[in-house]
Amino acid sequence: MSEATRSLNFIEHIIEDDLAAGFPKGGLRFRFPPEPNGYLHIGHASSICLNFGLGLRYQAPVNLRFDDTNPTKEEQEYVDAIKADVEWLGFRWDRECYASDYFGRLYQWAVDLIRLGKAYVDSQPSEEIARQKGTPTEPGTNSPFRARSVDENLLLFQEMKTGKHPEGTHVLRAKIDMASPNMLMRDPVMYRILHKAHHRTNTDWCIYPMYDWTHGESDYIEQISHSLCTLEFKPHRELYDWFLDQVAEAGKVRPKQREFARRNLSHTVVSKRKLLQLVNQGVVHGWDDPRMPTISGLRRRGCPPEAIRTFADTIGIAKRDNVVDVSLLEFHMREHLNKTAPRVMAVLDPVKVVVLNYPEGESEWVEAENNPEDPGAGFRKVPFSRELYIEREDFREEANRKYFRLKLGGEVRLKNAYIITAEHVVKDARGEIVEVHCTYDPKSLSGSGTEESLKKVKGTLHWVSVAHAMEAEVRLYDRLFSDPVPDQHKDRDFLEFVNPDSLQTVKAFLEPGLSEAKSGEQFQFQRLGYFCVDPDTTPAKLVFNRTVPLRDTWAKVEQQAE
RNA sequence: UGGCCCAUGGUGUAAUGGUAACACUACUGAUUUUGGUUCAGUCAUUCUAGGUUCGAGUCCUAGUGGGCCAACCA
Repeated sequence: MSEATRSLNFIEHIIEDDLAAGFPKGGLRFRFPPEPNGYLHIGHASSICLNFGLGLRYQAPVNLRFDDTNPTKEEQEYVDAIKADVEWLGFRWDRECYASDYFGRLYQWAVDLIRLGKAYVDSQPSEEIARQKGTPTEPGTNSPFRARSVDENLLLFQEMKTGKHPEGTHVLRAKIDMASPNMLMRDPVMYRILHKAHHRTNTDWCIYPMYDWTHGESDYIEQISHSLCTLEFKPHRELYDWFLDQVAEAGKVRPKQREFARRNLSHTVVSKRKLLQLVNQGVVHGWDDPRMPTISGLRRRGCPPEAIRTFADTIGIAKRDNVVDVSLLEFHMREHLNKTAPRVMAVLDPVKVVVLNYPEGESEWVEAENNPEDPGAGFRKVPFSRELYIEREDFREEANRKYFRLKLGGEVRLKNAYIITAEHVVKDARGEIVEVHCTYDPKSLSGSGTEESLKKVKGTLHWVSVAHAMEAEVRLYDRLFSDPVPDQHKDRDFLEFVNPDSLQTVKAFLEPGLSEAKSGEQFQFQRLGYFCVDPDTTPAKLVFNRTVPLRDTWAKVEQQAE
């Protein structure tokens, strides 16, 4: 879709309206404001794509700002992981900012508010303050400390800052309206005492500002024009604006908070608590397990960052509740990988084929196209010999005409090689097929141009030469949950919906050229799916992850037959 | 019981008050040395009821359904 014809989402409409009303285009500035208290997931990716996408669209800078106001939860490790994830997604931030860089400015403004009688120190326990807050349907009541004198407030606040008081003894509150229908306007807490070292400011501060007091002012300091957040922050907007009213000066950009609905992906969970549960209970092997919806999990799975970006683009942004089907993400993975991943042959569940009339002990190297979707990808050589592996499900002793694959007395094309005919099978004591004996037509070599090579054969199979094949561990991943909305069921725990077959590990046989594959490299295993080399790979052992299978219309035909 | 937000195919998103569009999924068919890709096609009385208007998915009212709000979290 071209930029010129693409329709606008509601955020872009707001920006266009602002521009039309005279806001200078050069004043546009956005930000992505993660709290460094955990790993980024697909939901964050959507927000990242929104903000950075706007930056690209309007040629405006986008800041990466860490909302680090709570030292009890935040760590440098997460800062580093978040930066790596944003970069991996392919975005460049203008400035790397930290809310903690503004602690001094925020403190000064707070002192100003106290002087103006718009903030006071409350010395009640949190339970008492909560009780006085009222409920959504009942107004709150004023704190007995609400009328404290400016001088006493100033002194107490100063003492809170320098660590004279233990945690929980005092807080600084904005003096707004305890009867407001908006609970957030009932004298919200601006600062609490925390005797904790901060990952950046260390022990400089004994008081830390709350989100509402920090976020809007940080936007203002950075001169963010449009501050986008999820819908649950809608009620915060009134407070955001109130705080801005206290500090904003004429002539400067006044940030605007706007809310959009978070994007929900089907067949997964995204809450930190639930993700942690999956890790701790061993349902998955870690935060970067390829089944996890974390950015690091998606990366390890082999999901291309381009796929996440085009995915985010197509799902758009709006204000209603939504559950985006994971199949749309899979579509974007395939779409990108189809154009970029070299094709290769691998057999995951082998049965041996013996080509009876092919000379014993001999082999030849046949030519194979690396990617029919990319003429520049070139060709490679693949070894062919008398004994081959094909997929067990590609052979049946008998089958109807809808089955295009190999059956007794039937012909099939071996991709890039010869046409073979199945003559008979060899079974073991249990009746399991161990070998399929075939004959081949020596004149039917692919690409040789002979009449035999041009023969139309319904089925084409991938294969691998037994003598040349290399073994690898292949991890076949499927959806982690069998239910589209595992955590949306009342009375059912989300863990009940864990798919027991989300990981299947098999020993596979690959064409020998794959021996040099490096961690992260991606391939299409022909007729099977897209796979990438897992970082668990060692010189002695190759490990692949299945990113996503190919679309499989045959599987559907079979399913319907049942 | 209060306040605020939302409602368009199975899913997600569009549509200056003027022919309901795009993508995915599903299903048909064509092409194909990947049952992949590609191509063509099929799938909606815009939650309900009133109102304003020549004309309403869009504006107004009410109802229905869903979501959010009572951390010294963000």
